[in-house]
Amino acid sequence: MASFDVDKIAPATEPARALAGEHEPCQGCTVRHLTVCAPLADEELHEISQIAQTVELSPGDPLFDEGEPARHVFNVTAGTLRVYKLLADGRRQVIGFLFAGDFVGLANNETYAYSADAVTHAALCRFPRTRLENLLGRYPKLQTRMLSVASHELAVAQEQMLVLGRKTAKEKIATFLHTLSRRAEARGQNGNPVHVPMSRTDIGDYLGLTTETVSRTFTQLRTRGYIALRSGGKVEITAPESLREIAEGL
Amino acid sequence: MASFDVDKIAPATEPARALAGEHEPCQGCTVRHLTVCAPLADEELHEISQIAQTVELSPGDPLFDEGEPARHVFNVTAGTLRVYKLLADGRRQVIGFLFAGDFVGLANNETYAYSADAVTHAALCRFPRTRLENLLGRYPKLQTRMLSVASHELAVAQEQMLVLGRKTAKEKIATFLHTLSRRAEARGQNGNPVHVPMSRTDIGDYLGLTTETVSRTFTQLRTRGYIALRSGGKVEITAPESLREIAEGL
DNA sequence: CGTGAAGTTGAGTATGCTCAACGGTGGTGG
DNA sequence: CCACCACCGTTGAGCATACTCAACTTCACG
Repeated sequence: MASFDVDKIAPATEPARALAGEHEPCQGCTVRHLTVCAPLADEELHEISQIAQTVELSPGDPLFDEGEPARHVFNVTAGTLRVYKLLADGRRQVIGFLFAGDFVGLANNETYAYSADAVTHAALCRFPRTRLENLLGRYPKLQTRMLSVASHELAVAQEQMLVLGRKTAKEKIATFLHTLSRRAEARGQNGNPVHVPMSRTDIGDYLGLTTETVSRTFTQLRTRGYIALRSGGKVEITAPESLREIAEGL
Repeated sequence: MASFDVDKIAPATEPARALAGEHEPCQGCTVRHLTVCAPLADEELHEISQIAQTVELSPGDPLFDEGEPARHVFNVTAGTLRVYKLLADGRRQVIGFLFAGDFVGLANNETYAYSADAVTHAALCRFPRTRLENLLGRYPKLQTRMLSVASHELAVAQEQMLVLGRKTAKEKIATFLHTLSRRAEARGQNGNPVHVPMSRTDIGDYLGLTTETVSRTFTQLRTRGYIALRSGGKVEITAPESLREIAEGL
């Protein structure tokens, strides 16, 4: 994971600070194989480099807010983001967490349908939407990849509906930890112990639970020997197979 | 709404019966403007006609099951379908309901990630996946449309996460009726009274509630004057603005 | 009409929420 | 350097929303 220079953190009035593009930022991109950019050839990568800018965020910094004109799309290159929707009275539903390689900002309207902000220090690669759409027209491989990313996200969202609508608190937390572990492995990180950078409140708002219930359920899973809480927000899954069975409702 | 000849209903062993393609079935398609086929020119429509087949389903007939090889994609031309996922012990989460114009079967794996079956008599237009993907490569407009459909579905799924995770039973039912009404209008049907063809159990499995709670909540909305239950599964929304406010959590 | 499925209503309960207190921890400033 | 403070996490007690189990009604279809 990259480290961040705190001096570069943007003030509140300009939360998503775009750094000047390097000469060929995309050529050296360490997470390219995970992103929508994966299928691009050198020539095409050069072109996409021209329209890419880097954005860095501090914990809590907004990337964009629901309802805002959707001018950019992003690739996460480091850190953790949270994507969420709000009700008028402040109830929050976290739609998902984003890690290195994840794509964000796909909107079918002219405005974002959700808000996104930083959980940890994070870095993203930013593309103006209109210019990327122009590239999509010329690079069918990129469009195919976008469709693939969108259908994958759709499948993930549908799986989460099953979690939210039909699983118990215990099953929800077990599913969450299992999925987080699998995603860490998919991007080449350690899946066990798994890094859990978000707060109990974030997890609750993701799973349709309160912080108290999340905390109690962690405790329950811990005292029953399925997991162990390590320092630095790490969770060791001590009985992976049993945890998976709980997650599946068995 | 089209009526269906019960004699054409497929037996249990061949639930999704494909009828012989007509000469130019797509030319006369009454819901084309709603579907992924909307942007196609006559020439292209002719070509997609060649690979299209018609499927008719009786209430309860499966279209496909989760885990089955994803050989086809479909456009709904008439009737109502339900799409759902199951847990091992039988708990069911309905992912969505499909009406005329809706697209179904997008899969990023080789298998379907959910099951789909008929709520009412229904008709669909079926395309072999590999042959449609071939067309996608040659008709960028079609691919763009597919991406647009996928991002729209993603936005709908994310909205449903908010419903499942953070709304009360009353808000869920109000949201459900409001959305159903809007969708009916979007395909040129009457949004009020709105046709509600699915059972209380289906609605419960869609909203993360039991049938009893769905029934009680309908009664509550009825006695308080927000809705009236009409014959033939129609619901009249007697106080649309108030219902919308309940749906928004106000 | 008879029958079975779907819907409604009631009574009691449990899962997860609310309100509250307390402990740990990391950041900040005296 | 350490004391303070705010935030996060944990735990407890009581409660409410929605669930379970059950009976009864309505409706569609023979």
